[in-house]
Amino acid sequence: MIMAAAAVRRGGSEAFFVGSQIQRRQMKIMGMTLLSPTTSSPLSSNHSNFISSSSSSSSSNSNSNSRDKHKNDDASSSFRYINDALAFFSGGSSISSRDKHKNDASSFRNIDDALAYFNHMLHRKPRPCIIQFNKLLSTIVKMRHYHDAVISLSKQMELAGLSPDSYTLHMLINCFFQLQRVDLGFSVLAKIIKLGLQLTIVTFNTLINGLCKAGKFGQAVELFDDMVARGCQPDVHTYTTIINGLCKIGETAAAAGLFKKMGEAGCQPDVVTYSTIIDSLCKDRRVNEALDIFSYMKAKGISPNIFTYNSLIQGLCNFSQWREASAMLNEMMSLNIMPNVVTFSLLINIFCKEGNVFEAQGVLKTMTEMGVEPNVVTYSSLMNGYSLQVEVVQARKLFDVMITKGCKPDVFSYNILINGYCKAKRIGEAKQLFNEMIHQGLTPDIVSYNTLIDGLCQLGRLREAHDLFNNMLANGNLPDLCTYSILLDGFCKQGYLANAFRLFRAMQSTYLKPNMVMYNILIDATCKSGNLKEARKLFSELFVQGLQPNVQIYTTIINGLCKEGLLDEALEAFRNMEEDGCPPNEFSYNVIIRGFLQHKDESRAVQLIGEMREKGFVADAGTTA
DNA sequence: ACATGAGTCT
Repeated sequence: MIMAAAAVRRGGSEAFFVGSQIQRRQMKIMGMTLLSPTTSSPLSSNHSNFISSSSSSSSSNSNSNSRDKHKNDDASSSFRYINDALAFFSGGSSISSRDKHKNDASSFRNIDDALAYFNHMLHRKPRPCIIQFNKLLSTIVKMRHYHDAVISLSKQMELAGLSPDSYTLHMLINCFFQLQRVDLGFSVLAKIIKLGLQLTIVTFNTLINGLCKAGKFGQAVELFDDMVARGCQPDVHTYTTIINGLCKIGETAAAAGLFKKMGEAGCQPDVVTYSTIIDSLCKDRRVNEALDIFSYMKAKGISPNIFTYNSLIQGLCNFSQWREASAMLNEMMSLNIMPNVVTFSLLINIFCKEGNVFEAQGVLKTMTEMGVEPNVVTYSSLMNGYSLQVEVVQARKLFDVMITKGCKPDVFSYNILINGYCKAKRIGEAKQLFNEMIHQGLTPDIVSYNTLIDGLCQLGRLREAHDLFNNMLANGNLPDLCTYSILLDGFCKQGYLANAFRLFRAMQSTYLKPNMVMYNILIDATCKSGNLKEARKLFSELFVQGLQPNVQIYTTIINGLCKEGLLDEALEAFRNMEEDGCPPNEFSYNVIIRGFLQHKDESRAVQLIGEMREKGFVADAGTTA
């Protein structure tokens, strides 16, 4: 009965290219050509429908995506495929040695070397031309984190009587936008005009990109329309930049629309456009559609690059499709595109999230052998792996190794380590790191606060958690949904349900809308307090808020029903999960089986255990015991 | 113009 409301179905998610009949027919033809042995990857079959406009096929597509999330490989061999793929190549020569030191401007080991070289150039007689300076500045821009340095260098250049050209000024616009100084970015535009330099498509593209990066997407679109109105034709960069912006704010349908439009305007999408869309689809959990676009672009004669492959490898890994991910890796390497630091880092991250730090260490070793230098992301990912395993000592060791290797920890690295100490219940050291990071000139962000607040809540130190919450507000950080969830859970776990509900209602009067995690916390708490009536009320409230129950919510409710001995209703809810688009996971099975066992209904428990094994799920200790 | 890492719930 409680599930009646759940019959409200999620509308089928829109296929990427809505209403594009012509493209659909093309795709079918391409699909067949791609099956030829030379061009086919093991991945190119069975991913139809991405360009379909029919709602039935698109909704079945999105469902099949979520079904695919089931582990399709034996857990222990999950990572073997990928490591095998890497091992095949790691025996050979190292990747980067031959590409290093291509030209002297890009061979600086760090910012200090670059700055020293700048001074050398500035005082050399005769002075090198602006192009030489531009080269150096663009190298510094690529180092990231030094945009302010570029700005100050350009000032020095001007003071020394060296006039900037368009390239210099575009770079400056970039730097200002990176520093979120939109106003100063536009002041450079004024300067371009004052100097009488041409406003080119590059100028517009630079500004549009900068606005997107600074989160001013509305203004970016305005400028886009403005340049069209001025008779300046957008090029593939312009379109791709806007498409990327749309993807990043979750407007995938609009991105698809623009993609179609650019084709109609005679501007052909290139590898960057396709990679942008593929990445967005992967992040949207629409991997099958991403694979379709991947086939489609290849059929169009556009060669995927390292970005394309990295996005797809990550997308496939997130669906536990290890075999397919390693096939992708192999395909990439067979095209002589070698994995880079991003590829390795994402693999390490995925392995760590799966709880397999050992394999992740292996990847670090492999990449080092292949001559790819780990970066702060690589180290942080592995640190996170240790943290999640409550091996904070190992995480700390790696943190120190990273520093020794000249790799500066950033806010992410600190947050990860703080979380490691919190999970290990070593809150003192966590606080210490929090202070250390400030001392290092880094600013704690909302995640830093949330992590520490959660650490305190987990220890039942709600008073201190609340103090930190206030501290956070005082430092100008607005609480987000996560903050509230953490506090909500803290209250609930300590039995302060009334406080939890008060906080929940208070939050609803802010700009924040409650999400599934919060309902899950509250439903769980009310069930555990024996108030099933209130839990049902919350469950129906969820729909009013426009939310769709997910696996966790179902599992929580099933758990609650089992606790009350309402086994038939629990099973009914369990059976409804599949058709409601969130098939039960390992956790759900364990919960319901435990319920049946606790109420001595062994025959139904045994049946479910069989079913669970069939799906490749593992019964946990509490279930089998 | 495109790709990697952190925090909440069963």
